[in-house]
Amino acid sequence: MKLTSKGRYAVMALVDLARFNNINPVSLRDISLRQGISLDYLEQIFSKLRRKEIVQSVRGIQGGYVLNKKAKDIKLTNIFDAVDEKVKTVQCKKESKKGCNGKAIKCLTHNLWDELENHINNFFDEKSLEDLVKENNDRRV
Amino acid sequence: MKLTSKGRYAVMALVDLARFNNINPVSLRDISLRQGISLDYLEQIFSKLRRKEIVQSVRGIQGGYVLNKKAKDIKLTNIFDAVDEKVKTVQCKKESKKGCNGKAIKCLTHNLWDELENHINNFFDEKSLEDLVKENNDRRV
DNA sequence: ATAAACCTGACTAAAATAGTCAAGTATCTA
DNA sequence: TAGATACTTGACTATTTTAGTCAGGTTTAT
Repeated sequence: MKLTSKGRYAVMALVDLARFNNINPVSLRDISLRQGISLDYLEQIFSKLRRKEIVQSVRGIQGGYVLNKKAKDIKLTNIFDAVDEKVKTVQCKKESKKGCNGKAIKCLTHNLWDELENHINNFFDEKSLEDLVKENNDRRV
Repeated sequence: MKLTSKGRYAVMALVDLARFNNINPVSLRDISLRQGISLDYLEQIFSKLRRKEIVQSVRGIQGGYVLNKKAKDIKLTNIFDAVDEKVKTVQCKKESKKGCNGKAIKCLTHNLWDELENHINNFFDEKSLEDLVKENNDRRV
């Protein structure tokens, strides 16, 4: 199972961005400073977020990024998907001798991992960026 | 987040073991053959399971391992814990400049990862080895 | 023009993973 | 009691992943 700091940073950065989104594009430099994430790394992450149309870029001076959808329409699922964080709990070898191919013959615990995957994905499908922003509204930067 | 094949193998092996548990100790060699897991790797895993008193070893010819508790009292939590699979979704640096220490100042998404962790752990706390065995009872080896 | 900010791809040190290998020890059975 | 079976332990390692860095762009507001 993968769920590492790339996904974590993506979510942190987007929450940060969403909080300032109404006013102006937010530069990665600002996010980098506020959240303590390397600028170069953020650029990698936002490149992916842009390709998946979660954010939009504004070039030039005073440029930065803006959300491409309403915060409530951006689910965690979308974010993790964009940065290649996969909630994939089981990886049965395609050509395994034991032939766990997910169809006829499954390994003893195949169903378990399917269930777990669904369980986690449900959580991600329900949580939106808006939810996270709201939770933080009573905080200083 | 860690959830890799060590934990997966541990669960697979224990389900296998639990199915034959009533009769005799089950040798790692048999599990290795049935489940297609390297014997040496299984030994590492069972060494940990034994230390956490999830299984008991029987030495000598016809030896092997037996469960040390009833299958319904072995939860997935226990298994993952034994083999060092940790459901730890966030790792805020202790001495971070941003000071996410989990107390006074939390990073923007700290609560989120806490929630996720609980969500996953609930799943693991509820599932027992017995549940998994039952799901497989209508199957051939 | 130039500086701010986006954009991209290649590279890399460190850590984790998924094992292997070697050298045992204990115990059952013949 | 010999020997085979099977547990026991620790050290080692190739591969992959992670978490970035680095270099060299391009775009655009002022």
